[in-house]
Amino acid sequence: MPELPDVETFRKYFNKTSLNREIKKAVAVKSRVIKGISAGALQSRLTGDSFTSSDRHGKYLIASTSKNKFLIMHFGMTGSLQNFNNSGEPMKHVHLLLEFDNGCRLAYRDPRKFGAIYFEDNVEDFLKRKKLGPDPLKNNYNFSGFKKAADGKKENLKAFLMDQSIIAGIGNVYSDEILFQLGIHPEKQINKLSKLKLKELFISMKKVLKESIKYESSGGKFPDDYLLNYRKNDSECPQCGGKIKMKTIAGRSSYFCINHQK
DNA sequence: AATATTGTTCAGCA
DNA sequence: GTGCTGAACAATAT
Repeated sequence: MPELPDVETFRKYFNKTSLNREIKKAVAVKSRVIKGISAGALQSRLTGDSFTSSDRHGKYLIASTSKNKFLIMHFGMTGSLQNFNNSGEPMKHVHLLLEFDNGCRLAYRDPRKFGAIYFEDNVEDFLKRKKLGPDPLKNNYNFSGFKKAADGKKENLKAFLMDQSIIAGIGNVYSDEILFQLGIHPEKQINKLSKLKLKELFISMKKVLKESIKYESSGGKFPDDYLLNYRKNDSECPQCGGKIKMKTIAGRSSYFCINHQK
């Protein structure tokens, strides 16, 4: 389930493998994954172009092309990027396959087809259309924006963190992780937090996201005191020895420590 | 072999 | 408008 840190890892991988190379050939497979453009049109728009830079907004990876277009990818629950050299066995579930001038290929794969590929002229318009809030790791995102978004909201913390129109990029796993590291119960109402606690939530959010990107880029090993390693009912909390419980909160399977998350 | 899973969108309800 | 719930989507693992 690619969330912000996972998509950032894809972005780094994309930068390493796919920037500034001519796209010799593009194969797009017709399916619901490719949105707003036909597979054939996407192929011909990409062929001969190249990617000049990449950006990320929440869970969306945005690749700019030399013709000032934007290939925007969302990875749903099972989407991924894969670069490879030899042809070998044909990969399954590929929706977009790009062959570069050095012979390497980049495959966008998504077995469950909940992901999405867009080809856009204007990123601002796209983000607006998708009703995406700010990306929490962008430089211009600060506490006052976070506080303003929380103002007057009565929903629980988990729902708040996962609402893409408030903050873009946090899903089921990382909302649990942020609240676990902070020691607050996911069902606590946002308006019941003191200003101090709200500030701590803001800081914890940024910290967990940033650190997770770091861990992922260095081999995917997370510290033992991360809930991520214990997302199983009745496991032992790595921070206090309490019990980890699963409960459906905000419509998602949520894990939290019944001892230290109040 | 039925069921849970999982992000997003949308529909429905109080 | 807000907050909540559930359905739909697809494919896989159990």
